[in-house]
Amino acid sequence: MRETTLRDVAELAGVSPRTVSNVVNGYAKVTDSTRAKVEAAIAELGYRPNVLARNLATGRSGQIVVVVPYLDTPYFAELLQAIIPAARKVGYNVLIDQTDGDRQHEGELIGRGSRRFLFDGMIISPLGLSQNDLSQRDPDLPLVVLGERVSDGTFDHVGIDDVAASTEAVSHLIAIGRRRIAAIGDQPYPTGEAAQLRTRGFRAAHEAAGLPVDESLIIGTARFNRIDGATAMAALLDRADPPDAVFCYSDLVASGAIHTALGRGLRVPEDIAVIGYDDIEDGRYSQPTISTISPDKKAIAQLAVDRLLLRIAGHAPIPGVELRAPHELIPRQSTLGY
Amino acid sequence: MRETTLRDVAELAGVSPRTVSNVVNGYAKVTDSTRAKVEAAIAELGYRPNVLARNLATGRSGQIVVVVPYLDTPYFAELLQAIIPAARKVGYNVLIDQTDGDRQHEGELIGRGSRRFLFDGMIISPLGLSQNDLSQRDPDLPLVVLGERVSDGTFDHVGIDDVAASTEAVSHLIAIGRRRIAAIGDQPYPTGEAAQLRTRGFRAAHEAAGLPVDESLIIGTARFNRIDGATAMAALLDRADPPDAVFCYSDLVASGAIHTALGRGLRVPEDIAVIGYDDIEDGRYSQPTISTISPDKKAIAQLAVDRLLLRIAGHAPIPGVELRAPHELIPRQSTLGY
DNA sequence: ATGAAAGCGCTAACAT
DNA sequence: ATGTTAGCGCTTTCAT
Repeated sequence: MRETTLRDVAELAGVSPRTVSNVVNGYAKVTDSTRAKVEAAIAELGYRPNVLARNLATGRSGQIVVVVPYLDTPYFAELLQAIIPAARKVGYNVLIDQTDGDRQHEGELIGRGSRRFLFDGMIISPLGLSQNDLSQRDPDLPLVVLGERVSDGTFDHVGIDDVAASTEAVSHLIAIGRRRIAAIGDQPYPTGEAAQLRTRGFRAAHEAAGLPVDESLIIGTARFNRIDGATAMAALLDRADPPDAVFCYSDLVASGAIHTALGRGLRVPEDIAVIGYDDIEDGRYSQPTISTISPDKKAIAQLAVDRLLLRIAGHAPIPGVELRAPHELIPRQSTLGY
Repeated sequence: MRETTLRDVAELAGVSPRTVSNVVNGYAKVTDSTRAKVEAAIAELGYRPNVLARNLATGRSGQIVVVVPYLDTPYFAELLQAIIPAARKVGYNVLIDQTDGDRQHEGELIGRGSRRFLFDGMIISPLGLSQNDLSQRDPDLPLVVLGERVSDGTFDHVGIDDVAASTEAVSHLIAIGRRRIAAIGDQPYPTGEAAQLRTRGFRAAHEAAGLPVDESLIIGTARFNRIDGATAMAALLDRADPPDAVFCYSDLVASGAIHTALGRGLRVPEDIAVIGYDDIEDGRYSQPTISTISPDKKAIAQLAVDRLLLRIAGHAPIPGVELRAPHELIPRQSTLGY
């Protein structure tokens, strides 16, 4: 049996399709009496508007896509959990894409591909793309970039102040008396800008405290996963002069690092203090609980969605802006011990 | 500037729209020479097919929706991570919806709402819906249900054999010499069928070993989160006769339970052994690592997608089936100690 | 406030 | 193998 269409409703109600459309969308004014007739017909026929047809007619899909490198990384999962309701509240469905941090995949998404028609705008947290790649995107695609990149002025960017946050984290380690502090997660290459900002904060905190930076204590990792943290920590502990504290560039890294330290019989934080970044739920339940930098994920989500809507609506080109969400230092057992 | 359409391409190539469509979709046979002409025109104009128009014309959206209660629950995140590539491989985009386990929200999704047009089929992991609710769904919606429910015969169901898996988990605890075993996560009410299957396995293992079940050691929880595990464990440890092992209905529950035990100075597994369920990544890095039941998530994803495609394609009604994915017992430190 | 009618860009049945 | 053409179901301009 065929789906009932707007035309069927119009016929039954004895009005034109135009009027039914008006009623359904609440557009123009409709007399109470005709509205009642139409609504009765809708109910009787069990009519539901065909979104596909509407999309074609309006040229909009009512969907936005959120692109993250990994869905099963808690930070991104939690961020999505915040973005979805924010988008839905303003009438948008959320499509989700994971890229595995693959540059080519990310590039295809922001390029002028056929999938473009599926979404009205995109929020992307790029990993493999360089600044340059980002500038090569489909110029008509409303775009908001998440994470630690500086915009080239043609798109918007939402993030926390990573340098400030990292400085706070390391200053906290200094404040509890640590002097040989390591950093795990640096990525000294073009696509590692996010990591580099944290390294900058690491240096800034040392400088502010008048402490020298031991460059050999800055450990690079390919990703921000537990395994990276575990491996890096092992390398640090193998040294003749291991650090007494570690600033990890994500909570997952911290989790892996702690795993290694405990496995070697060390006490955290007594022997080695650890602080992470992201404030994922795990960190509140692990043993010990993980001190961290907590980005305001709801604020990030809201800022990103609001800004994207603005871009979708705006016809004239809008200059790109940097939007900063708040963050907070949350000391827990892995630095305080209690 | 207007997007170039299929018609523009046809004109430039000097062929009919029909032929361009054939080339784009690889449908019928096209002469090599005309194909070349068309492809040249496509390249020259930078043509990309309008998916919205195609959707309307075909009546299919090329999207499936996956509905989970919580996106930031690692188990679901990992499952999605498996489903998305499986669906993409067969040409489907994946929409994601989180329901917060809300019965009404879940009900709207499987009902005959307007969003129906946005997806060709649905994979849902219900939490709040009763068997009865599921039967009230839009009969035209191709549906695959994940998790521990028995189908009413009108839809498909993919899961592991929970009773068997739970039996294995508890038998493992018995095998390592534990005799007072608790269970955390029971939900003795209509929507708690998933939990009840695990409780059934808990009993079966006792019976197989000739051990009595201490009913007071079966602790109910509203959800399967860390906080639930932490709270339940506290209650167990407050008893005059605490258990020497705990079967937790999820790894998150186990994580919370271990957190409480360690916090009270107990050793895991020496003083109390803990086994979880789901095999989420956390469990492989926590301290101690968590013994668990590992459902084959890739198999679940593949089975679900394959079956959904079958339903989408099939015009005649197909009887609902029960599909079982493999699972595996993975002993780790929280029961073995090493 | 409502009606008539022309698209939106593609697919696919029908024709050659 | 390719062309012609009638929709898919809705929105929306132009009338009235």
